[in-house]
Amino acid sequence: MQTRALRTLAKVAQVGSFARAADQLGMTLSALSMQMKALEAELGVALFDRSVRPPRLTPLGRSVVAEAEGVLAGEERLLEICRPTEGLSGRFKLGFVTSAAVRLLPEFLKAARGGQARFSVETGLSAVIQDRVLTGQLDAGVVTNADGLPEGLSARLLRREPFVFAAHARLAAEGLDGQTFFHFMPGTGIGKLIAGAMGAPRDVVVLDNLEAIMECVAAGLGFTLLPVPDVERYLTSEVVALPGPEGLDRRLELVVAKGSALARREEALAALFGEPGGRLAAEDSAP
Amino acid sequence: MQTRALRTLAKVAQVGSFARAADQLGMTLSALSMQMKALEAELGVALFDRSVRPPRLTPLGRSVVAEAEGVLAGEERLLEICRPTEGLSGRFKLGFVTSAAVRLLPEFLKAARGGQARFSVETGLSAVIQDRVLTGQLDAGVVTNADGLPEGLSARLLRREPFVFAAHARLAAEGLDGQTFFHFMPGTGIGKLIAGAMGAPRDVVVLDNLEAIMECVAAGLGFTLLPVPDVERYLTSEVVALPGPEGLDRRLELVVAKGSALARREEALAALFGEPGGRLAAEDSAP
DNA sequence: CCTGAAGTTCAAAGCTATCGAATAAGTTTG
DNA sequence: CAAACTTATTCGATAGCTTTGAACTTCAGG
Repeated sequence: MQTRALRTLAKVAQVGSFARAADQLGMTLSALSMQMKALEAELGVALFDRSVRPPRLTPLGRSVVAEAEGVLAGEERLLEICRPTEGLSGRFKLGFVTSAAVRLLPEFLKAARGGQARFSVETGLSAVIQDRVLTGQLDAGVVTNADGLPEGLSARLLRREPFVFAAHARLAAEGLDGQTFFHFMPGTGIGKLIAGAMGAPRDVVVLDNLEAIMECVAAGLGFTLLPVPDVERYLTSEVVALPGPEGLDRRLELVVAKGSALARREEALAALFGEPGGRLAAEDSAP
Repeated sequence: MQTRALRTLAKVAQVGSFARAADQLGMTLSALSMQMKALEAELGVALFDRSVRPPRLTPLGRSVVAEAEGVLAGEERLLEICRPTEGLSGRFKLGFVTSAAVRLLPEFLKAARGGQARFSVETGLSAVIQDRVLTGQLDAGVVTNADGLPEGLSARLLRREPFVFAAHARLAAEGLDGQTFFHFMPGTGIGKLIAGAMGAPRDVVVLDNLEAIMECVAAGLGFTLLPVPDVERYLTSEVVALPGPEGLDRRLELVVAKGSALARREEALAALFGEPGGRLAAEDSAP
């Protein structure tokens, strides 16, 4: 079915005559007449009562006009979302590394509320998310950059978060050497950075939950090394933060597939995360 | 815009490949490819990411698919109301003679609630309504048949209502001769029937409101002559009804223009008024 | 690096919509 | 009631699209 015919029908209904409608639509009366005849044939019903000279809509015709206007409104919405726009528009599939989702997702979704674009989100390990972006199952991902970027992805820095040690004040006064080290999953983005900086400490407990680690630290059971915001998030009055290894920080990056539809809009997407960061290319951070 | 292209797009989105979609839609892969290319050109956007082999929908493409499904649903509804059906369907404009509207309209609208058809209603004098049906401004009318039917209309009897005299019990005992006669508007359908039956009574008060007439009658100020249901509607304990002139009754008729789209469905429409009446033709009742 | 599946391109064939002119049908007027 | 007028339909020609089949290109996987 041609929406054009529906538009014509709606116009005829509006102005009440084929001739005037044809005039206003910039077409021949003959063409319009044929179009309406074809529409009636397609629908298999009489839309007009042609026994009078300005043909009149039949009751069924009036119903059809009413429905047609719904269809045309739908088409209008469709065209609307295709109109070139400054911001993003579309339905995006995003991946968030779990640890970032806790803090970034709420503010991201709030910022996204205002725009045209709609987002569906999943969470997982950085490596998994990178892979899904690479294979096109996701449009973009927010990951912890640990191993460098695979070829085919480009990245933009969203947050640079220094690592700090966290320990109970009493333990910190005694010195941390020899204390139990609470290690966030070594296989993950954050975990790899930690493992690289700590070498092979003596007494290690591996946990997969930031909040659980901080609870243990608060109980004076040992110390940990985590990005500043995560330590601050679960900080209690007995726990102190000490500067971490020089130059060690966690980089939260927005990654998209090079050459994807989103690649050109990366900046607009990054804007939804608040404070801007510098742009990175795969080459810059590859080993 | 061709809804066919939207349907194709939706199918592609559903099955995830041009080839399978083409197969299921019974068209060539090439045709489908062209169709999608044309759609993208018409919308001015990239719906697919063609850098991978089964082309993938872009985020914008996903939005377009979502909207397209709305449009297709609208088209489906449109087609639905055109499907041949037993009952009525469409948007009908009806006229009710004012005095009938009071009693028939509620039950009519209740009965219409169940069907496909939708109705808009206006009220007025029988003559005006007949005229508007004749000129096509109304699809059908419910009128009091007094002067016979104009050529070009056909009618179906909905109700036959005998006229009765109504008077205060005291007055009725004294005899009605010489009492004031409350006359419902002589220019209307009911009024003409009354005028014909009563000749030129002595003392006449003309009112345009049935309820007001019955109030005056209840107050013992005189008597009136009205159809049974109207008398009963406003009957009070002091008022009695006496048989009216032999053979005098009001015929409430459903009139439609001959040859109109509705003419063939007259019976279905009449069914919405409850108890059926016999069919009349203009010739039968013309003078 | 080959092979095969999946899309794209191209020219030709087949439709379909539109146009202008002629015709027919309804409306209005004298 | 007929002429004049307006309005819609029909018709043949034409231009523009869509579809098709075949050749060609590109991507994914061994």
